[in-house]
Amino acid sequence: MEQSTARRSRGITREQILDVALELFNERGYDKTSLREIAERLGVTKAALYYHFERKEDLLLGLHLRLHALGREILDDLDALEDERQIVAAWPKLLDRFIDEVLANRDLFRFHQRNERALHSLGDNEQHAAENDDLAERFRRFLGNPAIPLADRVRMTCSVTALLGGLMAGEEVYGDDVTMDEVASHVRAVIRDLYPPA
Amino acid sequence: MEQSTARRSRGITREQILDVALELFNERGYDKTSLREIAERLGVTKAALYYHFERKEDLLLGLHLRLHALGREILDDLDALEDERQIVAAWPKLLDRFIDEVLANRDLFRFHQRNERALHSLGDNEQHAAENDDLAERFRRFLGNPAIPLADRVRMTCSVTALLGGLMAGEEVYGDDVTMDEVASHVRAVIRDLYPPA
DNA sequence: GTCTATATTTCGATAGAC
DNA sequence: GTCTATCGAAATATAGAC
Repeated sequence: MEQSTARRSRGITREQILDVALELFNERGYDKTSLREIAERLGVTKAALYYHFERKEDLLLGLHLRLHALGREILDDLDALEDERQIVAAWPKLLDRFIDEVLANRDLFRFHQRNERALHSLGDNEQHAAENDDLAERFRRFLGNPAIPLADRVRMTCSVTALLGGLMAGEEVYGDDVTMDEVASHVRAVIRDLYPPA
Repeated sequence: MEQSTARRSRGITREQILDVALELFNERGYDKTSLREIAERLGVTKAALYYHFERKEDLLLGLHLRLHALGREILDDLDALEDERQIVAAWPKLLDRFIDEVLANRDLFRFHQRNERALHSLGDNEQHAAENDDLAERFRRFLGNPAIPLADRVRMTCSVTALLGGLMAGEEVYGDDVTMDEVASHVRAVIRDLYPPA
């Protein structure tokens, strides 16, 4: 696990490229980030990147897959639930797991949040491999289910965005003297108020 | 108040250009939207746009100012409050006003949400006229105030993002048979659970 | 105030040497 | 596996006629 500021050992890996791409996509956005910049930060040339990734879009896809691996389990569990009663009952526990995942992978979730449009346009090209598997897309389909009362669906939407909003605002917002663990415990308290124990 | 699909009366106004820009920025994103597309939808040429806006970035600035006018009043009221006690007491009422504003201007808020990075990079060029006045930026500074307990600040963050998330997911998520008024009333219920009346 | 035409820049992508 | 060099496309922006 070597940091990505100055390369010396010749030979670069896909994962190292994705690490730097994630950094830059979060700093400047996917569209505004050029392959030249990524190559520069890695200390290689543009052409070197093309050995590992055929197209710029494949960087997006690579990062998408990282995120996908994280959220898949939770969403599969969600889809396995049958009726509204089960869903609402399981929701607080699912959110709790989700908080852990977001905490451990804030860069990746920030990337997804800030580049949602770019990610969505992946689906146009790569058959629908992207679109159908996209986490946000699956979640949106779930929220469209008219069998669940609207009040519940709105509340679920709010709880997820509250969670993301509370956690994504990190030290740079709350101040450097707070820890993410503190923030997370407050977020959990907020979630509890939205879904009080019966 | 004329719609923006086919121009005939010669002469085009800044506001009409901004209307179309807002549409396209929301559909395709700021970066991916070219001046050629904006001009085409307006039925004029690229060069015509340059008569009204010197640079593409100025379209961003124009839309930013529209949003700024909306949120300024609320944020001024917020800044006028002295201590934590007053702020927390006033918070539910401020959120209620905010809900009305978001409901009445969803396109504009969606634009801000989906193009936050592009908007933020405005501050680099236009002195800090943009950065210092940016709504999100002012709100972030507010959230950094260590005089307010972290628990309150996290809760305020969550409540705002919950509100935005719940309202921004509109008919296209919840289904075409729901009205935004229904959604809004459920969002207000969520907010009440976060700030129960004493 | 809008047009045609063009200048300028930047980017994604490829070819071929090493 | 990385390099130099370059191509072609597309975008922003400008010049000048009407």
